Amino acid sequence: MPNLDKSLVADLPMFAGVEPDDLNDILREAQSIRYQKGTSVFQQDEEARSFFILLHGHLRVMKVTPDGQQVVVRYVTPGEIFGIAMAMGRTTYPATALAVVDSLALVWPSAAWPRLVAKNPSLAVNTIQTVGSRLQDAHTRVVEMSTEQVERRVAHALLRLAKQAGRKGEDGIQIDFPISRQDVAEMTGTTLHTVSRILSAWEDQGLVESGRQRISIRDPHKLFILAERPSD
Amino acid sequence: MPNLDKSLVADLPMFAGVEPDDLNDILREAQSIRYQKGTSVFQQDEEARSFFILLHGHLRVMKVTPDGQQVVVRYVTPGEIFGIAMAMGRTTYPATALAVVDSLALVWPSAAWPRLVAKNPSLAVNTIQTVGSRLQDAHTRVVEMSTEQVERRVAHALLRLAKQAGRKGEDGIQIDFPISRQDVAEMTGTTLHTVSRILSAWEDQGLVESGRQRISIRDPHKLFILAERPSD
DNA sequence: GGACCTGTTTGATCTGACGCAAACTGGGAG
DNA sequence: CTCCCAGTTTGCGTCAGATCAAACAGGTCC
Repeated sequence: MPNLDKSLVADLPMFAGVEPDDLNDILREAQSIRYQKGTSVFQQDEEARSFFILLHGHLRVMKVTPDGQQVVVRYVTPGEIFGIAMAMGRTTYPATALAVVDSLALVWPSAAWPRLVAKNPSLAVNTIQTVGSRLQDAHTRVVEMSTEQVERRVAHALLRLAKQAGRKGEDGIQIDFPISRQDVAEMTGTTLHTVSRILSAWEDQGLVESGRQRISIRDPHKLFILAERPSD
Repeated sequence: MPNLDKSLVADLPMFAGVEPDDLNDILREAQSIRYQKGTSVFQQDEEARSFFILLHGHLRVMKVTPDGQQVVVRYVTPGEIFGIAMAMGRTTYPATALAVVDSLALVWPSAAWPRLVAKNPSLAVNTIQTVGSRLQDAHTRVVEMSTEQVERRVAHALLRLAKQAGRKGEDGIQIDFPISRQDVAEMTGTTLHTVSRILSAWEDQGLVESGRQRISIRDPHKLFILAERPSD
């Protein structure tokens, strides 16, 4: 991998506590691969041959039900490790990862994982924290789905997207990858129709400004109130 | 801790790959504590002073929303590690754990965790797998909540309960701790009224047999069909 | 054995969100 | 410049499931 990446990678939480020399050894084993917009990094149920760190771009991770419905599990942001099915004791990927913009990732063979961890226990500790915080997120989402109604869930989803992938423009925070109504629906367990209606209403109130595969939040504070306030 | 527990504990997945001598050291640091039915092991947002392995009994882990609604995150079954907030990089527990029957757990101070893991890297590896499989479960639940309707979700919940805590009787599989309609509702994101109606209907069809805080599944196969079949 | 409490059942009504259908539009391809 | 298509908007009927309300029953305590 090119040298300029190393300085970026060295500061990632995943490599906290890893000695620079060891980090070099680890990085030497990786190759960097580009994924064009719309191509998949891996597919659900496919054998988990590799694990990854995203360097640049954005991925949508999604699960498909037996009857073909899709659910967006999360979006991967640069710096995150993903596809660590093998570390979790699986032999196949539990979901599909799709590049929503041109993306670049470091790729290791899954088989290297046990050796890297044995040599570098910090990796295991950091991985527990990563997986742990994803578990928290998932539980938060379960609670949301159980207790909140659709408008509130969409508000939360947008705020989360803004936090992870928000690009500040003059007129609010823009989500800096293409995202459709359908995508938001699949994040919140509703339909694109309902999302469209909600966004239209918010647009009228000056809360958001959106169009084709594009959403920007004009008034994050008001949206936050809407997301948190017990309905009144 | 009493000797008789050691043989049981040695076979737990959490201690796979740990040398017997090291395991003894680990267990020496634990105390075993009993929790009476109805008492809490720890509370949401409380400082995470300890982590645990359940030896006997059943715990309900739940989250409470700001406006007081409860959601059951999972039930803890003997052999499971729980309350490992600290390993996941948190300082407080993200949920409340309540003994639903008289229970017994091994308890370590959270502060011991880093040392135990440093001495015993297998612990970290096993923890990743444990947390990883909980993450899978949580995602499965998100997908369920997003795509399936209530009856199906309740069916899945019951089958999961039967698997984890089913006691085979002559007339089917009985869930071997007290569980109310309200509890099932909080597991599936619905109301106790709806759960009651569904169970009544199933009772008429001879699928289940239930009463006050008690559910047994008479025909697991039919229930499974109901849970999996695309509605028809 | 009766009172009482907690959990359960069942009915009636209401509504948020879905499903269907159709029209609309921005932006890329040729 | 125009065509075309994927993504979006909007109206309308419907229904699963929530909410409101009330009666009911199994256990436990005295």
